[in-house]
Amino acid sequence: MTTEGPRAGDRYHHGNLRAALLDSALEVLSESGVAGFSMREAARRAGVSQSAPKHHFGDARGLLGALATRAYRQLCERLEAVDVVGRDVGERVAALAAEYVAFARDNRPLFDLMWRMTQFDFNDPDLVEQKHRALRALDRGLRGQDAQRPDSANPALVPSYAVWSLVHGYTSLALEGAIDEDASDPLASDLLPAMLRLLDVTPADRDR
Amino acid sequence: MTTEGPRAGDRYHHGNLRAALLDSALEVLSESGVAGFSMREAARRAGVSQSAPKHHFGDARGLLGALATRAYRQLCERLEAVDVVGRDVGERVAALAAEYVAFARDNRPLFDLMWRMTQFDFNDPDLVEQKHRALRALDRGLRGQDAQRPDSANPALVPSYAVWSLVHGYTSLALEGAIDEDASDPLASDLLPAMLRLLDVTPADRDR
DNA sequence: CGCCCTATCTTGACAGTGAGCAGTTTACGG
DNA sequence: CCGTAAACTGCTCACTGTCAAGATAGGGCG
Repeated sequence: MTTEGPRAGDRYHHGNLRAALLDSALEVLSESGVAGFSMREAARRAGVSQSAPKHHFGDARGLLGALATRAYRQLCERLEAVDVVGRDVGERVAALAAEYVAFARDNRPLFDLMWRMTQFDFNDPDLVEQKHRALRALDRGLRGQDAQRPDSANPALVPSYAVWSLVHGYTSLALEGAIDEDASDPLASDLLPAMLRLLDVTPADRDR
Repeated sequence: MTTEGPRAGDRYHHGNLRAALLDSALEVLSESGVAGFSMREAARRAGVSQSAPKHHFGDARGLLGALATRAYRQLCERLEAVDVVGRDVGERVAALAAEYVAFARDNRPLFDLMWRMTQFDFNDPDLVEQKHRALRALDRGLRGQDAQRPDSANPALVPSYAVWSLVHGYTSLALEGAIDEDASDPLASDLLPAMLRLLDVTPADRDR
């Protein structure tokens, strides 16, 4: 096996071309956005031929899908890394929302891609799982640390969905320029916390 | 002048190619989505050569931009047509939200396109104006009929932005399948009204 | 009437793309 | 040491957006 290192060199077998392609693809995506993305360009930057990605990802959708899945995983890790203990609901939600927005701002084209995969008829189970995981992370902030796996039929999820929708909608609209509260950096303003304060997110159970 | 009718026939000059192109472009967009959109195909369906659109729209972004602007105008008209008198804040917001979601469901690829134009570096002033108009329609539902033009610096707009973000976020997430409360038709469920009820949208002024 | 001028549309070409296929090279297990 | 499968190349094909140059129609002006 040659998976010991990313020492691509000029060997016929790249070694870990899959990872290298993901990296170069992210590079292309970050520069050109989803619309200007090109699989050939990604392969070019990885130093391989245009049809090398086919073996690993099938087609362009597969590559973008893998990229999106990795992005979801990173988002989840950032959300789960938010310190949640010893703070009340409002603080926890605000912290998670800030992290969500920060991720979107730091990875704008990637963030766009993440919410467009179903449009590409891409329903990878791994990707769906990461989506649920993101919701779980938000839900954990709402319900405390001992939140069990959210059940879709559970009406207690309504606040979680509300927070998610609010934060996601604000992020999308702000990135699109529809909300221009602070033209310099709309995502850094305190509009989002103000909006979250309007939400009655106090859960019915034993919180606080 | 031959602008008297859409009788395209087989004349060299179409007559009102611009409108015909917008229609065929909408058709293509509705069938293939934003990713699969093709300007050539749109021209083909309008019965015109591949580069005829250039004169009217410049490039592909111009065509999609015109399409998006028209869509914003339609959304605004639908929102403004929502009956707002003689109902309390909750009812008004719920009605506007339902209309917003209905528009998204009825014009899914178009709705996607609308919020992607800035990604395409398309900042047409007319389009931006229609965006503001949509916010004004929502704000009118919140503050009553005599709402003046919203001012970005006005803190009273926070509830409007909150409602907009919540509704827009919910719509996006539901269309993407991230919210699977009702797998059959997530947009028709009563999750959104439940979430809106969590929002304290009672304005500070003389409402109710 | 005759001429030109401008807006409009066509034709033809170019570079770039995603995708499929046949072949070539390498790595690895037996 | 060899056979087999994985990994990668090179080619072709249909398609795309964009551009430059030519064709066409209709209105204005002599």
